Amino acid sequence: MAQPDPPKSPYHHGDLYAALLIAAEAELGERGVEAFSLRQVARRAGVSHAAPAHHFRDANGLLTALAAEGFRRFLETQRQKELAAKPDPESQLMASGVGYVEFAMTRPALFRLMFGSGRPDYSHPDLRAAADAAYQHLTQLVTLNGGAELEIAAAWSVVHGVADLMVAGRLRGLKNLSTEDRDRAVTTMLARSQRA
Amino acid sequence: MAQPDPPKSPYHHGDLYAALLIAAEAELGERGVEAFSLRQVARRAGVSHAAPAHHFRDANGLLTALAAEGFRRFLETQRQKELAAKPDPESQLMASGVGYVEFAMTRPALFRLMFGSGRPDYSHPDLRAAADAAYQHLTQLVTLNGGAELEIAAAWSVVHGVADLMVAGRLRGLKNLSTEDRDRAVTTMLARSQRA
DNA sequence: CGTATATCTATCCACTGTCAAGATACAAGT
DNA sequence: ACTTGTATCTTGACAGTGGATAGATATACG
Repeated sequence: MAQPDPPKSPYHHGDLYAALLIAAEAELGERGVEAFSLRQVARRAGVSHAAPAHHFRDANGLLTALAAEGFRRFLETQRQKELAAKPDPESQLMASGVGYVEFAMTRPALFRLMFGSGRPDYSHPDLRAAADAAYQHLTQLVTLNGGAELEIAAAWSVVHGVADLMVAGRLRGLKNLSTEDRDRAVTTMLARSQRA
Repeated sequence: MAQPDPPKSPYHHGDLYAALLIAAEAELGERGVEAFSLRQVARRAGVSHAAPAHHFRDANGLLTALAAEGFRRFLETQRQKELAAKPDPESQLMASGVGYVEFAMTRPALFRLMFGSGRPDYSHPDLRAAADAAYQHLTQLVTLNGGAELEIAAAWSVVHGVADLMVAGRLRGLKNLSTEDRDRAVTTMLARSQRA
């Protein structure tokens, strides 16, 4: 989706690091986290099976880097939604929630990697930082909106619940809706969760 | 946890089917879904690596059966909570939600298998039936409580969100609470999700 | 006593991760 | 321009692991 690079030079791929991350995400989407293999990723990236070792220690290393990248895009998706929304605290929170769900629907494989699998190494500083940033962001929005501990948990839970269930193919009711109706539903549920 | 059977007769284990399910769950808990292997389960059950094939076609077959069993216990946990609660519709729904979370915390590995992994084969009639039953139950409770589509989604989402995030080790805020406080929190969140 | 069923042993094959050794590109320094 | 060095990538081989299958063997049951 993003390599109009120098088309083909056999050696020195140019940016194999990024290419591997892309291939890994695609691989995750098609075969699932459990069937993930370094060699397969290498194959997909059109590179020999030993090449990834130069950029990532092993499979978990790749997945950890990918998860960190995921959290950054995750936050970015939310921030974009917020920019397009009204500036009052409630609207901002709702927008963020909608972004949360949108991210999950757009990149289900990444989402599952980040939240549903034990594979990424969360003691890795880069990943830890990215994940913490996402958490901090949410906390702040809820707080600005007048919420406390319970409201933080509530907001996170509804939104995460919707996202996870939809990715898992449940929640047919919501899945059949148009994007707009779905966003409205998320907004409503999130709003209710914040009312004392 | 439940085989005071004839202690040891080398051949004809007696109820290898059940024993394999137990071993599989333990294995899931210790090594995670991604590292799951039939041979390892057989080892743990004290049986040769080819034995499981007679009871389950393959690894996914075992996991599918285990997931189905999981959904039955899942429903049962909720029903037990409901029995101990007041009979009005709202109390019943809250109790069910508390049961949902309790199940996830008690058997995190099973929970993840059921909701967070693509491995069980949901086209298998037995599993499908068990999963549908759980869904039907929830739907019914919400409906009896005066809710419609949106409230069904909301109830399921909050509760599932809490469960999934706690299993994943997030939601520190809630995790540090006592069981009672946690149940109270779940109840509050669930109640809010149902108020129009 | 004979037959079906459950289990074991023994192989076979595919796949993975890792390592070592060689090839290629690129960047400096001389 | 030539050498030297280093990071990148390739090829090939190895050991471990897992799933599948076939045939032998023990047990249960009629």
